[in-house]
Amino acid sequence: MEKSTEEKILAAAKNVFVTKGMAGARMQDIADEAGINKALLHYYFRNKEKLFEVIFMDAAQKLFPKINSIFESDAPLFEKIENFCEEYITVMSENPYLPLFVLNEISKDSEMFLGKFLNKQQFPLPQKFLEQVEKEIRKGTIKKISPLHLLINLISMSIFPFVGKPMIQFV
Amino acid sequence: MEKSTEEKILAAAKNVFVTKGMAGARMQDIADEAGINKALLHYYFRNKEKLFEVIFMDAAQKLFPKINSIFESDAPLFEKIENFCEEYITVMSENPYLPLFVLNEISKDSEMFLGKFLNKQQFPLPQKFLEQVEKEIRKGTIKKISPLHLLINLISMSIFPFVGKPMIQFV
DNA sequence: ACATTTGTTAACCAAATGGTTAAATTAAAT
DNA sequence: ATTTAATTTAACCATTTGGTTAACAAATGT
Repeated sequence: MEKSTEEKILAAAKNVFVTKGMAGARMQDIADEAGINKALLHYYFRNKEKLFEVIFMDAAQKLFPKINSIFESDAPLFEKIENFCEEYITVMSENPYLPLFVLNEISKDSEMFLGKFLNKQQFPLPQKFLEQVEKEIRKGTIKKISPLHLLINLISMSIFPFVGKPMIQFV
Repeated sequence: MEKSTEEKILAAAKNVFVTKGMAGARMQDIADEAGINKALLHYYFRNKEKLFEVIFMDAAQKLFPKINSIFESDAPLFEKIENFCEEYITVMSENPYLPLFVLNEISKDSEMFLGKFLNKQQFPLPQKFLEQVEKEIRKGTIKKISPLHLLINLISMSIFPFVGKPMIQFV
């Protein structure tokens, strides 16, 4: 069974946008890669911005979502951390290009991100995680460290290898 | 004393390229921001690619260079790590936009990176650092861990906060 | 003083690019 | 079978964009 035209477009658009970015992507490239006419592209998605929004939202959803459920769970701290890293690295391995793409587009146009993302998708609030770390610190189970720093370090070590891959590959 | 035209161009170009990327940057924007005519821009730098190369090389130089001297030094391991993090974070704080810019442009056109960078600038080889870690592991001073992983984690925690800033700011 | 080189500008050009139109073809509904 | 609606295409259009030209002004050398 062949993919529908819309599916072909979405696959092609994802490919082009993710590798070239919003600014570098050409509608003609997307049409070519989808094997269709450029006008047909505009028939399905009114313009470049609309098409980009679909791709970006989909990508952003993949980058942020599962964190929340892990943070919200009632598992003990270390288990939570393990789950978080494992889960995250698995998802990113399947889409290694996503983090750089999303991060880059957010930084290039953070307005867009606020507008399109914040209202539709509730952000993962790490409140519970932070409190849990503080509790463990008071109990003396773990070293004294800023909970937020710990969280950022965890995220850094999970995501950066994918963002910095082209650079790391040299070393 | 006023800046020379060339300096004005370089400052403007850095600004525009770093915030919009190669693909998103417009020669007209750079000319405007430098307060000059577009033709004058091409008089100083033949074309967009040449101008970009100057800016990119300068940025890349800032991102990679000092690591080498730290890795090559004969300081003991922990001191080395401390120096590395401190140095790196200082440099990045002064140019917080550099990492995302450089990483992104490398991933968008790694050919260019290989061609223009590899021959002019010798890459920091962490060979010595890795051996040092192995030695400490054999001595039993530190836990058994892949030296390369340790290195990547260090770099991740140093750089990622700057790359992911727009995302982290939400949380 | 005069010629030559260097710096600067406005006007222009061709190619690329996002987007539209109108016609043609196919699928669905009556 | 015929009308209607949904797809698809080729040709076209306006704007943007990187880059050039030719003329003009300012230094610089003689």
